Amino acid sequence: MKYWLMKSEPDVFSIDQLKKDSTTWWEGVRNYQARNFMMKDMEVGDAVLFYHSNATPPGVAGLAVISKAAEPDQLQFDKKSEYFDPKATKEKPIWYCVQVKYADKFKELVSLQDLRDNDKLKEMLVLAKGSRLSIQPVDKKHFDIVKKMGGL
DNA sequence: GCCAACGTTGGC
DNA sequence: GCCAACGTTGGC
Repeated sequence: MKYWLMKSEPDVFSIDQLKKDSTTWWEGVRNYQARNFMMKDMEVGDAVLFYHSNATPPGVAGLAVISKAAEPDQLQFDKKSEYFDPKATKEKPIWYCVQVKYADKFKELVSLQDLRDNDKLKEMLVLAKGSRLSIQPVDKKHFDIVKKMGGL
């Protein structure tokens, strides 16, 4: 079992929305590195830190679980979607997404600053300068610390 | 295959 | 709204 951090803008899709919906397909990822993590490395049951980006403040809002393995992202075929990709076909899809299931909401957001302030988390990718990858692997030891910081 | 120009992400 | 860092595109 592996551990991940997945970024979402709460204005677009928040942890509260995930709690309400229970599950969601992680559509709209248009970055190859992030896609490859979903296609090749994620497995059902993997644990996810649900991160609110472009938020005030940004930070980890709760936990989720990978509930279904990667399937073609339907939005790449939808001409009306901002995620439409003219190069993709049903026979040869380009973009894939996994299904994510709600697990827990932190009592309090663990802010980006909180993560920075913790010496033990120094090596987390999300803290690296210029890190904008929206899906990142996380070490178990880091995952456990953040979970504890979130009161779970 | 190089690399300049452009677009996007995301913290501040 | 700004802008640094990064990814992608396209001309050559």
